Amino acid sequence: MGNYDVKQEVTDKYSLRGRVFHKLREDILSGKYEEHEELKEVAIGEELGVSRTPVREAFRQLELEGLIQIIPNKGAYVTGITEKDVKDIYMIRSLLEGLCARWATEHITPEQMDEMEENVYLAEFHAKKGHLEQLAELDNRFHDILYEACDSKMLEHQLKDFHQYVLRVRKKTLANANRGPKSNEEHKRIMEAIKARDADLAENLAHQHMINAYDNMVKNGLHEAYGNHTLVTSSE
Amino acid sequence: MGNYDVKQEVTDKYSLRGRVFHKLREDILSGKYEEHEELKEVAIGEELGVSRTPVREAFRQLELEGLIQIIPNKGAYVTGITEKDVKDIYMIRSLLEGLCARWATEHITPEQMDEMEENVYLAEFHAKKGHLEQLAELDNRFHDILYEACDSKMLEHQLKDFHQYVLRVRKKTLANANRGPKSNEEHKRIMEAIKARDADLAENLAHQHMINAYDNMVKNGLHEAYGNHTLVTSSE
DNA sequence: TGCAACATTTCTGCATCCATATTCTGAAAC
DNA sequence: GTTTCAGAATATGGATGCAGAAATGTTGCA
Repeated sequence: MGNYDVKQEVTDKYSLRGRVFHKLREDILSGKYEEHEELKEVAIGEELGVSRTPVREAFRQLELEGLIQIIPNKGAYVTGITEKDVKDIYMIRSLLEGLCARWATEHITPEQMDEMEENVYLAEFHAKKGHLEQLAELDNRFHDILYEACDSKMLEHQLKDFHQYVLRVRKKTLANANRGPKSNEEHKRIMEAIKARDADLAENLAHQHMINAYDNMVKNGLHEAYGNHTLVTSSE
Repeated sequence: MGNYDVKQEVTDKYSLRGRVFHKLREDILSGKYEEHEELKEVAIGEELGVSRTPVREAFRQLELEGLIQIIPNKGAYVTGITEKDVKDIYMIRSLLEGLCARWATEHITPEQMDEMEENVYLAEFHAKKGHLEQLAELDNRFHDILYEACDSKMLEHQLKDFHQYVLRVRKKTLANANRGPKSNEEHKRIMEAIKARDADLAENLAHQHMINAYDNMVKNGLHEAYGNHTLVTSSE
């Protein structure tokens, strides 16, 4: 629950603290650090060529994001995410994505509608061609458009947070060649519902879309994907 | 999204940073600082008798909680919450409280069930006696029990975050003598649904409970409650 | 009088230093 | 051989110093 805006991104880019924060988040999400691994201020500082100060501040932020856990006078540890946590997050997200789709139906701008349509048709093209990389990228973008279209900075921020969070376990999901196209078909139906101004339908579809994404992830082996940190390709 | 646990509370209590963090949050939520007011590191530090370091770290955390906004090389400003933000939060919460009630129905322990029942009947007593203070306290506690009973640390943390957040605007809501008892009646029905293991009903009731709370708040004048910082008494 | 360039002040960002809590190590005692 | 306790090593928590960016104030010129 925080307010993102342009200024914030400027900070992140040009301040040491911001860079450290993003670097660490990226590393944790990508699996560079093992779960429960201890992060030491000096070590990280030296690695990034900065002093302890920005590292410490970044730690506080990462703690609040739930990515690390700080034990007083002891150290910072990468938090573990259990399979139940993942499931819970998806269930929560499914509700919020539904709400987001409803609000998007009510508030989407013509420009956003256009971009969403374009996204879906472009994805359809890449799906046929088997371009998984682009498909994953478009999938991410679809959801971002949806978040922006709901016209609620509170909900948008919540969903973006979750999106970030689950990246840790959402590995090789869309790499599965079946899910990508199927996911896009669902996007298409959501898009059409929004275009038809059918908020109830859009909500239901978006809701189900997340549940399907989760089910697919479980079927494809949450166990393997979770823990051993393979290459990330994807989204939803 | 962060992981709360016992250790964390220890930190907050005994470290300077934790104390500064909580003091500032309390002050912002209670309205000691105006919206968009600038918070200066040295001033706060001197006021609390600490150096800039813990203040700065507290700032970073407050920023992620969305309570302040930090502009690089400029300063920290108390963020404004619009009426739309409040409405959005309540809508989001209503969904999540519903989900929470559903999960609580499935996972509540006998001890938690007992405490919930006790809470409701005790509140009934205070409602008859017109003890608004205790009623508000019990109202808060009811929700905390529900959060704990859902047996999901992700959802529990989300809801506690929101709960904190809306404290800023949820002033004198339950001070309204009508809402307190009415709220408790709703709690009672939620409790009974959980006891009867009717998850669907519990979800619906909890969902509606939040919507009612919001409607009541709006009827009682969100406008006045919001912005001029009157005494806080209450909950939901 | 208005404006622009410059100087001053103020505050943040980061580095460094000191204090303290925890952990590790090793020697002595049983 | 095991346990225990003391001291060293190490890491974090907090304070302070310094450089630089932004805001403010001032002066000089049109």
